[in-house]
Amino acid sequence: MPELPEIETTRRGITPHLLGREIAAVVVREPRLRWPVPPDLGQRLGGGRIRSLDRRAKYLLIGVESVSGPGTLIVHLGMSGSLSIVCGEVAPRRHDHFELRLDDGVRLRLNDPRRFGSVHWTQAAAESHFLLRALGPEPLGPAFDGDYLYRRSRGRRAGVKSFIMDAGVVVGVGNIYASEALFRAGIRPGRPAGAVSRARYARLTETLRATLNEAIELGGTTLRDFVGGDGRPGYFRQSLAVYGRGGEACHACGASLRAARIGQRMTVWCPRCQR
DNA sequence: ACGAAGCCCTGCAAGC
DNA sequence: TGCTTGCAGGGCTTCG
Repeated sequence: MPELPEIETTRRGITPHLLGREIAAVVVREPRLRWPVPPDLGQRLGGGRIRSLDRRAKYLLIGVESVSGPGTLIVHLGMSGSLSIVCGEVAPRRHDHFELRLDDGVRLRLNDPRRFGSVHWTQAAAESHFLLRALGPEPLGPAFDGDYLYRRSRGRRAGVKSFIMDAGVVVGVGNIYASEALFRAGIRPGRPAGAVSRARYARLTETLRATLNEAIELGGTTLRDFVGGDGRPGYFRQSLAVYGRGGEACHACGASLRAARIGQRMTVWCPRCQR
């Protein structure tokens, strides 16, 4: 489900419901996520106050002033996870694994059928957590530009799509937006990353930023059941030029879009527009 | 260091 | 209708 725009949409949607509230209780219905949910989360978080909601890569960082000091709840939605705001007593649905109950009766629910998501709690600096430590720069941040991508890509023979989906290079770029940004930049996804020029990387950073920003503006991409924290679906799906359109006509030139696996992930591109 | 493959898990659609 | 198969928005881990 979620790439960076979907996480950001979720963060913006749930923030007004959480900020400043006290955590009354924690419910863990299914601890077997990508990593086991800590069994003592209830004791650690109970009575704590939510101070901040941030995002790093595809991780949601919930800053909590807990009874034993400040810490961060690190939530990842994996492939199929979603967070929703529930008011009062609402029967849990299948795959509702985790829940924060707030002092005003509102609940934050994590639903994740495939259980690739995770919940961690750390009282150390979040950026030093083992999940976040080795991450590359944010694509919408100042450290990300064409020169950076050009430098990092020298000598790399894997496809440029796999390269920009490598979280050690740049974070938050998943299968949808990698495909879309490469289409907009006119770069063939299978081209070796080390064989892309500096000028074309400059162009790619622009299209990546634009694609991600547009998707955030539209509330993300709803493919099956994604809804932002406010319950509304994302409308970026109508803007997809190549993702999920293998065999169909390119909107720009009419050529038949090609589809193939690159680095295990289905990839679609226009054989005429992308070189 | 890099890159490819395996694996974690459920749901859904397509094909027989 | 019911079964099997393959694929899905991610990413850590292992192996060469």
